[in-house]
Amino acid sequence: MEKRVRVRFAPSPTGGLHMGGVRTALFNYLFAKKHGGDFILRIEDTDQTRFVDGAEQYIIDALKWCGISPNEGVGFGDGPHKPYRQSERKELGIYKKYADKLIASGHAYYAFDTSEELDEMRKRLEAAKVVAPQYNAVTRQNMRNSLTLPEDEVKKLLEAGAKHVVRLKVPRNEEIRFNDIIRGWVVVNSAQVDDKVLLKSDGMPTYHLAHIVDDIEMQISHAVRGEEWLPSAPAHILIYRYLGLENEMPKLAHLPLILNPDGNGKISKREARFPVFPLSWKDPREATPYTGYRESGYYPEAFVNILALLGWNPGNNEEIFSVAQLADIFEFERVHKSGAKFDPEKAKWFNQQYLRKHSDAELAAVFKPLLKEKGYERSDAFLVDFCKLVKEKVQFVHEFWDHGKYVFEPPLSYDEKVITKKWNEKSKSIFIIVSEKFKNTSEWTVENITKSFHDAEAETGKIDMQLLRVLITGVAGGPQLFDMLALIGREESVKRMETALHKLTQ
RNA sequence: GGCCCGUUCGUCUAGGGGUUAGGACACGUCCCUUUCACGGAUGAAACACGGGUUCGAUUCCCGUACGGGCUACCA
Repeated sequence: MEKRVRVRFAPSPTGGLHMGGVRTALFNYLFAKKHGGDFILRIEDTDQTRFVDGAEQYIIDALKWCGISPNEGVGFGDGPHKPYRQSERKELGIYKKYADKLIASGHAYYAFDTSEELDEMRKRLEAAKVVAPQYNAVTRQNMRNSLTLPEDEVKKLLEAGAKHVVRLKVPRNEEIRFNDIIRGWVVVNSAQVDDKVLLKSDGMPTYHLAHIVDDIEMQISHAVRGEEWLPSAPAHILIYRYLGLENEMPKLAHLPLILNPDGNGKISKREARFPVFPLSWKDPREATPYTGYRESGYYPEAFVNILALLGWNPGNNEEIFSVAQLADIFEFERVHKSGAKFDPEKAKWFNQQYLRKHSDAELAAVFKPLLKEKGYERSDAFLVDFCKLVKEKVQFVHEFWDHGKYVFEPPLSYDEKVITKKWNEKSKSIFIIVSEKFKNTSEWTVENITKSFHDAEAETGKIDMQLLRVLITGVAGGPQLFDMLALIGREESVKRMETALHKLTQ
C-alpha cells in the first residue's frame, strides 16, 4: 500500500523567508492537497549561531498571507509528532539516539579535531594539490578520531568531556544511486562525499542527521526541497541505509532554483530592483528593511500564481490559477529540471489580471484609505465611478493614485510634448468658447458635457481633445476624457481651464 | 579546480524522430477610438555548438561550450 502523503516545509529561522522558499512551501502544499495528505511546518533551528530573532514568526506570517498554511507544525497547531522545532526535539534526545545507533553499528565515529586542526588539514591537502580537500576515508586516518585513537584513550576523552563531534563513516569507493522524482536516476561515487558531521560539539544535530530523523519519525512520504540539496543527497541515502531505514525513507524531489532576472545566480535579497520577500522583512542585523510583495501592492493570489508557474506548468496555455485549482492539477512530473529566471514585468501583469477580477466597489474600498492618506475624501459612489474609469490603466491599487490623482488635485504642470505640438495662437479663443459652453451646460453629466463640446465645435471647428485633456489634467493620457470631467466637476473643470489658459498665454 | 545538475524566441514555457516549432510577458504595426486606454488583429523573435544513430534529428546517444548548484561543527 502507498504511504499516506505527508510532506513538510522545513526552513531554518536564519532570516526572512524569500520567494524561493515560498515556492518550495507552495509545491509541498499543492502536492499534499492534491493527494489529500498532510503539510507540515518544521523549524530547523539547529544552528544557534545563525538564529535570527523574528524569523520564525515571519515564516508563519508569510505562509498565512500566501494562503498556504500547513495543517500541522510550529504556529499552526500541534499534531501527533510534536514538537516541531528541532531545538526542542534535541532536548528530548531524539537525535542522539540515532547517532548512537550509527556509532554502535560502526557507521559513525567520534572525532576530536579542533577547528584549527581541521584548517591545518585543509591547508596541507591544498599544498599537496589534492583537488577536493575533505574529511573522508583517506584523510580521517591522519586525524584524531575514534577510528585512529586507541580504544581506551577514546573512552578517557569521552569521560573527561572532551569536545567532539560525531561523523558519518562514508565508504571509500562505493556507487550511490537514487531516483529523484524530478531528475530521475542520479549516481554519485562515495569518494565525492565527505564524512559529514552528524552531531556537533554542542550536541546539536546538523541538518543532515536532523532532517532524516525527523522525516522518519514524522512519517514524511516525500522530501521536496531545493536543488542546492542535491549534492548532499547521497550522504543522506547512506544515513538511511545505515539506519536500516532505506525502505522507509521519503521519496526525493529536488526543485529547480529561481534565478535572478539579469545577471546570474540564485535570487538574492540584495537584488533590490524587485521584492524578494513576500512581506516586508526587517533583519535585526541590518538597518534598512526589505520591502515585500504585500507592501508593493501584490495580491497574495497573484504572488502565488507567479511562483507556481516558475518551474512548473500545467501543460496547456492557461496561466491564471487559484491555489485550489493548482492543488487539483499540480504534479511533479511537470516540474522542470532547469532553473527559471524571474521576470518582474510578468509578475506585474499577473497582478493586473487579479486586480481586474475585483469589482469596482471592492477596489474603491481598498483605495479609499490610500486616498485619505493623500489628504482627500470622497463618497463611496464617487470612488466606485473613479475606480471604474481608472481600473483599465492600473496593475496595482496604489496606482489608482498615480494614474488618477488629477481628479483630486489640479495639475502643477502641462505635458510639454502635447503643448509644443498642439498649442497655437488660436487655442486660447477656442477654449474660451469651450469653457463658456461648459458653464452653461444644464446638468453636469457625461452626455451633456459631450453635447456642450459638440456645440463648441460647431462654432470653432474640430477641437483637439488631447489638448483639452492636458489643460485640465496636465497629462497626455488617461481614461475617457468626458467621464473624467464629470468626476472632476463643472466648477473645477472650468477653473482649471481658465488657469491653464492664463498660464499658457503669459 | 573537483563533483553533480541543467540548456526551445530577450524572459516564462508547450511540443517532440517527419510541425509553417505553439502560447504568455515585453516590443513593433494596424483596427477600434474626435482624447486615453482596454480589446482585437498582426509582425519581429528560439531548438547552444560539433559528432554520431537514423531514410530523416530540435527531439535519442556521446563530446564541447555555456549556465547553475555544492564543495562548513550553515541550512
